[in-house]
Amino acid sequence: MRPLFHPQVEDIRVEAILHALSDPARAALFTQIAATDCAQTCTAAAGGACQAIPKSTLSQHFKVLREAGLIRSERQGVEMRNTSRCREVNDRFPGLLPAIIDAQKRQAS
Amino acid sequence: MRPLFHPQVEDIRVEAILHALSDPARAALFTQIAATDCAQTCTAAAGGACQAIPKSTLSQHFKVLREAGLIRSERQGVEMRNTSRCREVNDRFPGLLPAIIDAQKRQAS
DNA sequence: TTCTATAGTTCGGGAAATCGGAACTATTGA
DNA sequence: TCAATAGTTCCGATTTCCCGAACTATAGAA
Repeated sequence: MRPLFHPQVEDIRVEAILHALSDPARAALFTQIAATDCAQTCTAAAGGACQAIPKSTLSQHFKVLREAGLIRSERQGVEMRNTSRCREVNDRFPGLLPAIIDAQKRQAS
Repeated sequence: MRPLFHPQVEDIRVEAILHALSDPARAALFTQIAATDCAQTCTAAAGGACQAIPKSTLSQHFKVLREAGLIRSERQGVEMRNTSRCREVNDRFPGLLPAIIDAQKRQAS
C-alpha cells in the first residue's frame, strides 16, 4: 500500500479537473464531499452520491479525484477521510469549481 | 457521409462539455474557434491551435466538440465552417465556459 | 462532361484507459 | 492471535482513443 499521491496546488491541471468531473459518478462523489464540512469516508460519500458501485471502481474514482487535486484523502484508523480541496483549487482557478457545480445542479433539476 | 449531428441546446450535457474540453488539443481548437467571430475551417483552426495532428484525429476531435454542443459545423463549398455555440451554452450553463477558458489561460501563462 | 484537387469523413486494427471480481493490506477491537 | 472492516492492488475483459488508408463531397479546369 504505497502512500497516496496528492499534487501540489501549483501542479493542479485544468484538464485533470475537467476529466475527473466529466464522469457522473465522480462528479456526484465530489459534490457530496464538497457539500459537507466534515470529512467523509469513501463508502459514506458513495452512499450519499451513487449506489451499487463496486468498491474497486470506487477506489479508482477516488484516486482520479485525488490525483486531479480535487480531494485530499487521509487514513484515520480503519477508514479514509476525504475532504475537498475547493479552497486551494479556487485559489488557482477562481470560479471554475463553482461554475461546474452550478452547471451540474442546473442540469439535474 | 451522413449529415452531422448537433444537439439541441436543452440536450447539451455538462459531462459532455467537460469531457470534450478535458483534452488539450480539443480545448485549443475550441478556444481558437471561440476567439474569432468569423467561422473557421477545420484546418485553419488546427493551424492556429495545434500543429501536426493527423486529419482523421482532427475530424474525431471536431466530432466530439460538435456532439457536445460546443460548436456548429456547416459545409460551405469544399470546406467546413465551424462556429462556437458559446452563446447558447452560456444560456443553459451561465458562466461555465468563461470559467473554463479563463482557467486554461491562467494555466498556460 | 470528365478529371483533378481539396477538405473532411469513415473504416479498421493496434494502443491505452476503464470496469469489476478476487486477492491483498492496514488498522481496530475482541 | 483472530476476526471484521475499509480500502487498495492485480489482472483479464471491455471500451475508448489514435491514426493510416480508403472513401465522399464539392469546386474548378480541360
